[in-house]
Amino acid sequence: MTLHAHPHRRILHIDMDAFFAAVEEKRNPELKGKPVVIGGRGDPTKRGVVSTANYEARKYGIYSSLPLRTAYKLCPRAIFLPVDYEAYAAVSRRFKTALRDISPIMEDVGIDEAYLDLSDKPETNEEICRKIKAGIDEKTGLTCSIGIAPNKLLAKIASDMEKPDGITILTEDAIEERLWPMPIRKLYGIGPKTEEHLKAMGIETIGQLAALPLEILVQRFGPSYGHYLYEAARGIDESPLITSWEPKSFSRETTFQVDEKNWQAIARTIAELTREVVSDLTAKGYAARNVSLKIRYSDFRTVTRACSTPETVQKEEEIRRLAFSCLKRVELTGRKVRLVGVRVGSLEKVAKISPPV
DNA sequence: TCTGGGGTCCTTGTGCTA
DNA sequence: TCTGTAGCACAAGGACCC
Repeated sequence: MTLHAHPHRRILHIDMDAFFAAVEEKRNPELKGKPVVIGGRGDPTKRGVVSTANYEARKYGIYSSLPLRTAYKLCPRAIFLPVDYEAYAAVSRRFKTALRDISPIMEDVGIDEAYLDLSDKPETNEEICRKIKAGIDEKTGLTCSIGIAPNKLLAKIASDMEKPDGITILTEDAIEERLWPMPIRKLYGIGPKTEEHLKAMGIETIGQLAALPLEILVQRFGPSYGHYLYEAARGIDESPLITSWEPKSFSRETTFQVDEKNWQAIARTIAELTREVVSDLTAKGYAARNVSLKIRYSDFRTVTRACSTPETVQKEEEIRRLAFSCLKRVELTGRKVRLVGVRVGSLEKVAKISPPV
């Protein structure tokens, strides 16, 4: 892991606008102006959720994570497309090249987001934003939204304030006026559970959260998360940009189209998922000391079983054997299974085996 | 009747050992 | 030797992110 710190930082967050949908519209301009929904295998009668809806589709109340079947009910005439991850990754590499041309201190956040550290740059915010937008347009033809602030937390909130194709500068002296009126859910790290918990305490805005004493937050949420909330509500975030990292796990999981009760079919799927995980593992040059199996029943209850080995494992047969030994420890009789997953963890780097010439 | 997939990090419970 | 406990590792679950 490589870290970067600076006394007075200038951090930029960039978010591509409706990324998957924008890539699809770029390669098929006929989609422009029509509601487009990307998700699953592109079949809204099958299981799957929305990955991205374009702005046209959002008018119908369609948003990310909505079940495809629900999206279809909201807008049957929308165009439903499968997720073409490879195509989006190729465009992602191009826009990140444009960013690295601006500053080498870049943190990759998933496929359509990144942070840049501009602390040592002489150019003004306006100049930098113009350069980035022009570079991304040149390399991809797509638009993005940008936030600039003294830290990652505020930069991310800022990039979300003007969408699409926006630029937002958020300074420390604007925290009270611009951060505090926002709903708590806008804070990075507050999800549905914490939102519910805070609302039950009568807390709806970031400003109300900032009014809570540290002791109350620690008592309710534990020392680690309590401190985090206390500082985040004040716009405080010293976390550095992470410009390089090592993976901690690889996994594959799949949801059956129809809940499965035949254990042979379940075992076959586990074997297939294992093969895919192992192919990732070897391609990236790692061996694992931990294998875990995930089962989700039809009632959505999820269990995991893991086993560790003293020596690292790498071969498909070994990892499959460990996955099956985990399977023996889960209750299957009389139960229907919705999802199975295989994960390897406790990774150690190994020399990559060069393919035979 | 619904609720994906690929990750990270944190908390909690438990068993072992000093 | 008995008992309590601190510290640790590990397993399982859960919250969160994109």
